Formats: sequence, structure tokens, C-alpha cells
Amino acid sequence: MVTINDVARRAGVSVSTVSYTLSGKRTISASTRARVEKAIADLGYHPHAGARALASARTNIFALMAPLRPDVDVSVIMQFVTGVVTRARTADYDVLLLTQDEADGVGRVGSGSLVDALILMDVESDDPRIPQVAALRQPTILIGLPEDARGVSCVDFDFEAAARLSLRHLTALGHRNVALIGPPPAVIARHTSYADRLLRGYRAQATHDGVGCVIEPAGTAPGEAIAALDAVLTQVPDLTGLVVHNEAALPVILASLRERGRRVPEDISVVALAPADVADAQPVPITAMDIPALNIGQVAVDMALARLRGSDTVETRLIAPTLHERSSTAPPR
Amino acid sequence: MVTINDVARRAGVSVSTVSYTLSGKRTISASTRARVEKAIADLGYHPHAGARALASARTNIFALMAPLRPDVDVSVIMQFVTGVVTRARTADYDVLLLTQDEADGVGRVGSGSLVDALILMDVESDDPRIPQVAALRQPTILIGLPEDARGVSCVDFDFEAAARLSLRHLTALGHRNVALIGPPPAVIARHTSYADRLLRGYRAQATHDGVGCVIEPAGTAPGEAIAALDAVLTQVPDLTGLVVHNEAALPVILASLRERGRRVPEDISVVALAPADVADAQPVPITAMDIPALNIGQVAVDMALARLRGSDTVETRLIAPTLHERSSTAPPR
DNA sequence: GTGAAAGCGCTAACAT
DNA sequence: ATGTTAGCGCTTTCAC
Repeated sequence: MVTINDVARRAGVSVSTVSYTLSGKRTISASTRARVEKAIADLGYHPHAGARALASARTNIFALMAPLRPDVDVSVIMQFVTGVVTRARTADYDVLLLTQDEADGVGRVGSGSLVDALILMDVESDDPRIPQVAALRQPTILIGLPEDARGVSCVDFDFEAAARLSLRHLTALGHRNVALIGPPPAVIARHTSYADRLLRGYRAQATHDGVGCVIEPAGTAPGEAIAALDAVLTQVPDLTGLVVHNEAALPVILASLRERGRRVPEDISVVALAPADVADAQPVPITAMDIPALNIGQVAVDMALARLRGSDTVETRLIAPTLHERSSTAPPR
Repeated sequence: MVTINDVARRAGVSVSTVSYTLSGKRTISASTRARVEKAIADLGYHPHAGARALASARTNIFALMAPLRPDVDVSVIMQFVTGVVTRARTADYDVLLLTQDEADGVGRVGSGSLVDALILMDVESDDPRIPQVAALRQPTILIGLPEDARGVSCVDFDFEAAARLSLRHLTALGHRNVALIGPPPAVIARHTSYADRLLRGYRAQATHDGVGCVIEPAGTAPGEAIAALDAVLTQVPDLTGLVVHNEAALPVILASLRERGRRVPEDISVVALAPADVADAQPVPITAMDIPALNIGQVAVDMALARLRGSDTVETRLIAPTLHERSSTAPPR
């Protein structure tokens, strides 16, 4: 194994000079720097991560706790993860992937000094991990908005505003018979933060606009999506406007509407909350509030980096929704 | 920070006794063990990962290099990742997630002693990472089968056999006018190992069964799937059997067939290569060779663990395909 | 069955 | 602008 000692000897300098050349924490003459860099390249030296962590109390690793569950929208998760990993690498950080299922993952990687900061996805309104991370010395960023964030930074898409805007888009077009097909029952039952906020926003807007508030969750299986659609049509037989926030259900619902002879948008307008690529990929391009998952992942990393740089401002950042009008909404006939 | 010293003091033993209690590498009297474990619990002690890595030359971390690309089937990837992470945790390993895009990710985490072993996904037939990992002291497991594995262990689904069996299933039913809709052009162009083997198997079986060999790649956008279907129907107007290996294209193709008035399976039989949940989730349950991605991820971890335990047997494991007959295939009329 | 102590490879004072 | 060196917290000989 090539150590910093080998590099120092070969460059004819001391180990601290090599260390400082690497870290840039003190000025090194051009000639020395050149010799050190040559020695590093010649020997193929890579600093030992463990030794570095021990001496510096920094690991340059983030923990990312992701819901590797079947009922959570897989493409959104992958985008979060991709955003986090790629942004982390630009700051020379690696990402350790943890699952939700492990009982004390937070304590293990935190107290064990395995990571410098934690990013938690799929946060619930009253998430049991929040007291755990609050007890750590590492900063934590939540993707989601719990009821009580306890001094932990948060970032998320503004699902509440998104639900309000989606519905308002329909009511502004003149739709009065509307409904929401939402996330799977399990997601709602465990009070996933985004689902709570989504429903709250939709209810508020329905009240505000004076339209009926019909909400049906939909599971991920195609049968469940169709069942949800059936339930909606039973409650609102004259349905002309539908908000869908459920990636798995969206294509099934569109197909089912077509089979029932209900055209989109002539008979029924559909607005979705979905990543841009999903909304765009449907046979009829869907008017949607794009969920900028990639961007949220990047912001989470930026917030973690800021905290590591010493900023102790605990902030909550909500990404504002923007409606992308495609061809699935129109005034009712 | 709670250190092993604090634990030793509180338990009234030496640090080595604490260390050995933790590792189980020498016998400890029941009473001593009890006191040590109590001290650990009381103090909430977690060993410092960096210190441990430095002293033991083991990090208990695997690197998993995953294709965080848009053109790769996202649900299959998530299943691999889930399989790797959950299995790794059962052996007290964590998983560091790397992207393909980073130039020298392999060298950085390997030479830097950040990880004990590497698992590479999305392997290409002539993958540039193979010489890189061959130069490391850490063992590597490839998910995929390169042309020249250079003493690196491999595991994958047997796509070649799967393609042969899929086509044989159709020809055995009596279909003569058949075609394959395959992975995106980019995946084929960069000679992703699985795509190469899939095409090879399909061609071989087509020759063997004396049927025409029509292969169309399909991009991930719905328009591209439809274009691929058009191309196939132009080349084989009397098409009665279709093999599809493309998760994104599958639902679009099924919908498009329906719209063209071609019923499945009465007019056209469809057999897919897809994860069980995807095949099952289509409006018509699809006869498919299930891609056991979760299981492959687990096997990759098991192979890595075996190598770390000292086994130097470099092996290649191919998971045999099994056809799950659902309701999308029937004899031609 | 238990302890003492020598490192593991690096960073960051404290030197000059 | 560079060198010397004391740890960082743990594992693992060596010793009893």
C-alpha cells in the first residue's frame, strides 16, 4: 500500500508538506508542489480514507436513507438519489445508502462517525427518526416537512401549493365536478409528509373554490387504480376534472378512461403531479406540476454542505410548483 | 464522543477486553462480557468506523457502482440496489453508491481503502472498468458477463438462455412470424453485456427454429416504442408472436396493439423479459421470463463475502430463466 | 481469561 | 515555506 510517507520520501519533503499540498491549507512553493504531485502520480497514491477520518474527524461521506419499498414511486426515488449522489461528488463527498428498515441505522452511522451528515427521504409527519438525528452531532437534512422538525433542516417540493394550484387550474377552467386520485393508502396511513400536505392543500382549495372534495387513494397495482377510478366515478358521476398524484396509477387511469369512452381532455381534464418525464411519456402529454426530484436532491446536498461549512442556520426550503400545460386539460363542454 | 476507553474504564476492564468482547475473537468470561455490554449500552457506544478501518484494514463497506442513467430500466436497477443493500446489512456491511460517470471512482474507493469489495452493475462486453478493478487488492463482483472477465467474479441472469426460451415458447406454440423488440439503441450500441447476450441467444434460436430473425431496439419514450412496433409490423406484416425486453416499451406496445385492433393473445402472443411485478401489472398479465434482480443483487453480495472470507475461487454464476405463463400467449389462429 | 502497548496512516498544532 | 511530532480510536500481537 502506498502511504503518505512513501510520497514524502520520493518527493524529498516531509509528510506534512504532502498533506498540506493535498489539502491546500497552507501555501506551498510551486516547485515543491510539482515534485509532490509527480510523486503522487508516479506512485498512484490515494490517501487512506480511514486514517484521514480518524485524524480529521471528517469522512467526506453522506448517509442517504432511502425508502427501498415497493409502494413508493421508484422513478422519483431514483431521481432524488441521482441528484444527491452526483451533487455530492462535485464536492468530493461519497454517499452511503441506508434503508429505512434498519432499526438504528441513524445511530450506527452517526455515532460511529461513519458519515459527516445525513439526508433522510420519505419523511413522515411524525417521523421517529427525528429525535434520533437530533441527538447526533452531524447535521441532518430532511426531504419532507415533518410537523416538528426540531432544529433539523428540511427541503421539499411544495405539495400543498401544488395540490391547490392543480385544483385551481381545473376550477379556473370551469370544472365543478372534480376529484383527486392520490398516493397509495399505505403512504397516506403512515402520514408520509408529502401525502399529508397534498391532501391538506387539496381540501383547502376545494373549500375555497366551493367544489366537492372527493379524494381516493390508489394502490400501485393496476387493479387498484381502476378501483379508485370506479370509486371516483360513483361519487362524482358527472366528473369532468381529475387530479392524479400517483405515478403507477396515471397510465392505467388514462387507459381506463379511454376504454370507457371518456376522452381526455374533451370529456375529462386530467392534471397530474409527476416528474416531467413521466407526464411527458403518456400517450396524451399530461398537464402536470413537475416534481423536480433531481433538483431537490441537489438542494439537500447543498444544505448539508452549508451546515458543514459552519452555517448553523436551520432552514426549510420549499420548492414552488410550476404548472406545465400540456394537452390533457381544457374547459368542460 | 464515547470511545472504547470510556467503555473499558466504566466496565473496569482493559480496552483489549472490550475490543475482543465486540469481535468475539477470544473467549471472555460471562461476567466480564456482561459488564462490558452494560457499559456499552449505558454509554451508547458505537465504535469509530475510521479508527477501526485504520487498525484492521477492513471498512465493512461495499462499493456499488450503479447506472444512474435515464436509458436504463429504473425498476430493475432499484431491485438490484435493494437486494445488495439489504443483503449487505445482514452481514454488517454498508453500501457506498457510486455512479458510472465518475472517471476514476474505482481507483479512488479501492486504492483509498474506502471499501472492502466492489460490485459493478451495467457491465459492458468490453468494460473499461475491468482492468481498473483487476489492479485493486479488493475483490470485485460484476453483475453482467464481459467478454474477458480477467479473474473477476460475475453473476447475472442468463439472458442468452432467456431469449432462446422465450422464442422457443412461441415457436413451440406454432408461431412462425415472430420478432423481438429489444433494449434502447444506446444500450445495444455500447454493448451492454446483457443486450449482447440477449441478441445472441435470440439469433441462435431463430436460426435453430428456422424462423426469420427480426430485431428492433426501442427507446424509452412512448413514441419510440410505437416506432419500433411499426417497424416490426412493416417487416413482418403477418406477425403473430412478439418477444419484448424493454420495461418502458412494454405497456406502450400493449396499448398500441389494442388500438390497432390486434388482440393479445388471440391475434398476437406476447412474451416479455421483465421483473415479475412489471409483467404482472399489465392490463393483460404477461407471460414472461422474470428477471430476478433482487436475487441477483443478493448473490453478488454473497459472492463478495465469500471472497472476503478467503475463498479465491473466481466464479461466474448464471441464474437460469424460468418462464411464467400468464395470459398473453396462445397458439396462432 | 485478561492486560499492556505497538502501531495503522493521516492531520494539525507547534516548531523554525 | 517547510519540518517534527503528538495524537485520532481502534485491533492485535505479546505477555502473563
